[in-house]
Amino acid sequence: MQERKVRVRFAPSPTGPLHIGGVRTALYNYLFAKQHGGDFIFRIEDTDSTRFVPGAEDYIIESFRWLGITFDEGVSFGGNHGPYRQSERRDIYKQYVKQLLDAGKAYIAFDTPEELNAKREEIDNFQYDATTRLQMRNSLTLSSEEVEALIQSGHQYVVRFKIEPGRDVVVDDIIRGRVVINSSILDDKVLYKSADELPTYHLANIVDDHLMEVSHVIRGEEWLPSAPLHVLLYEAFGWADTMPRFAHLSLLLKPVGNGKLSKRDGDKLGFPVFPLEWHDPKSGEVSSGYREQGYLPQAVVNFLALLGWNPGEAHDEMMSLDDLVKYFDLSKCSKNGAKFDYVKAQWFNHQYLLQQTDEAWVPAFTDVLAQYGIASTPERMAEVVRMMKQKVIEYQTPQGETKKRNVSFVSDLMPLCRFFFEAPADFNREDKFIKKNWKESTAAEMAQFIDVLQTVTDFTVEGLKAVVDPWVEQAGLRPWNPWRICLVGAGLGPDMYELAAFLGKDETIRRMQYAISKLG
RNA sequence: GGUCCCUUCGUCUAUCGGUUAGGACGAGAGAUUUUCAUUCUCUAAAGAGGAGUUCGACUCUCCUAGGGACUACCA
Repeated sequence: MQERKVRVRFAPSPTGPLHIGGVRTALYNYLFAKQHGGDFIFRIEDTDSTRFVPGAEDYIIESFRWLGITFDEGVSFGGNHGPYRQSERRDIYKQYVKQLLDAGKAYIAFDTPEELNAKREEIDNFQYDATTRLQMRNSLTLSSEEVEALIQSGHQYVVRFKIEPGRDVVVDDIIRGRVVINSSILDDKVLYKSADELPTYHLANIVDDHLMEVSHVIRGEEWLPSAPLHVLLYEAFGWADTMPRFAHLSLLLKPVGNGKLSKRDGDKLGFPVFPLEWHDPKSGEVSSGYREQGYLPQAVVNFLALLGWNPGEAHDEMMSLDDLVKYFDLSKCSKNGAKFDYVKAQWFNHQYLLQQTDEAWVPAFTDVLAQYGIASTPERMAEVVRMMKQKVIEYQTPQGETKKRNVSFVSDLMPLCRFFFEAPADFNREDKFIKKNWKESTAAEMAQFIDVLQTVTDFTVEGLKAVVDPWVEQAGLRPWNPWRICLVGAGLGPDMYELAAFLGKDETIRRMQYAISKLG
């Protein structure tokens, strides 16, 4: 086999938002292309005019832009193997359909969908193939004059691939090895439909991959059963020697229960299955996206790459796109389906979030803050982020229990951060933390504490430490938790000196006096 | 139903005939702590079952069971 330039493609149908499994397929294609110095092509497979959804194409492009996955050619990226939208390649396909017809490798069939359905009802496991095609209305059973007449009179028809039975077709798969399927179980697939003058997936796919000089087809496992058909098509066209190599990826499975991860699972199980939020133009339904949920693209890419592949001992699991290009190995992708582990996705986001500089958090944090009607300066925001980004939040598990975990999203931060900008208004005496830490004598102690704070001239962490630490020691008190109640109103927040320094002397004392008046 | 694919800790996986079966997420325990966390340390946790092949099988073969995909004038 001769050396060929690596050229791979990702070819979605613009029928809706991009499924996260599709994102992974695209990612693997990208990694494979980049590590071989090859090209990555973006093709739109819109041969089913009835399923076209406006906006889907732009959505897909925007998704990859966000994720940092780039294409070398294709729809909206240019290149000289175009056009890259299949609906714009009608004439090309027609010519190849004719080639097959002329060679007797395909035939014209007039059976209507209704007739076929009736046939399927009538006969169990009816299949349009060598055993049945001679009983159907097609160019094999009709004279050429009859065929011509039917076409002239406006009858719709399809072109079917004439599959020779009884042959073992071998698919040499990079991930799965040798897969053999007997051609007898294949049906005479429809390659072209006259109704919209477009080919079906199978024909368009083979013609385009050949014309675009695709060297490797990396796609989901759902295509494995039709891979032999594709091999047969390459042979029928006489392109067997440049047939791309196949790699069929295992599927992404539901995190709980059985079956593959579907578009509906996301919002049902409480996590996004789309990279970006999607607004369905027809139903108006909104599906959540990773970007809008506060995920960093690096985290999504890293997490997805590890679903079905793993660097082994070669590298730890935190990997940038560049790392992935370096270590990814298509042949070592796992053969079995991977359950979608959303908790791990959150962990990755947490890791990448902490890696960011405090400044990088500020714009998003400012947005969240604005929702609460709070404005501040970028410097103050950055300070809050610095103090709070490793703190805890409470969240609901899909099972409905309340658990705690560290901050994994910028948006997690806000509910924890109000006290930086707003004094606590009320104190809930039933709150466990307050109950435990606000005793009879506390008000008096806090009053005494205020006197001490009044003497602090340098109201910084160091300045406070210098005065307060000795007092705490000498008075033998543990004022931290009551103080926290005064300034925060709850058992959360940063180090008390840091918080006091942030609030300033006046605000700190004001809050303490207020708490004393409320809690007594 | 038919065809094909798959099967290592709860989850993602490493191992390419010889290992105390390793790592990560999650779980549990402990240490640290000025709240909640973080961090650190430790622990528990796996070769679906059965036959072979072999000096030796997680690894190769077969059977069984289970899971998955496909079976459209959709991709």
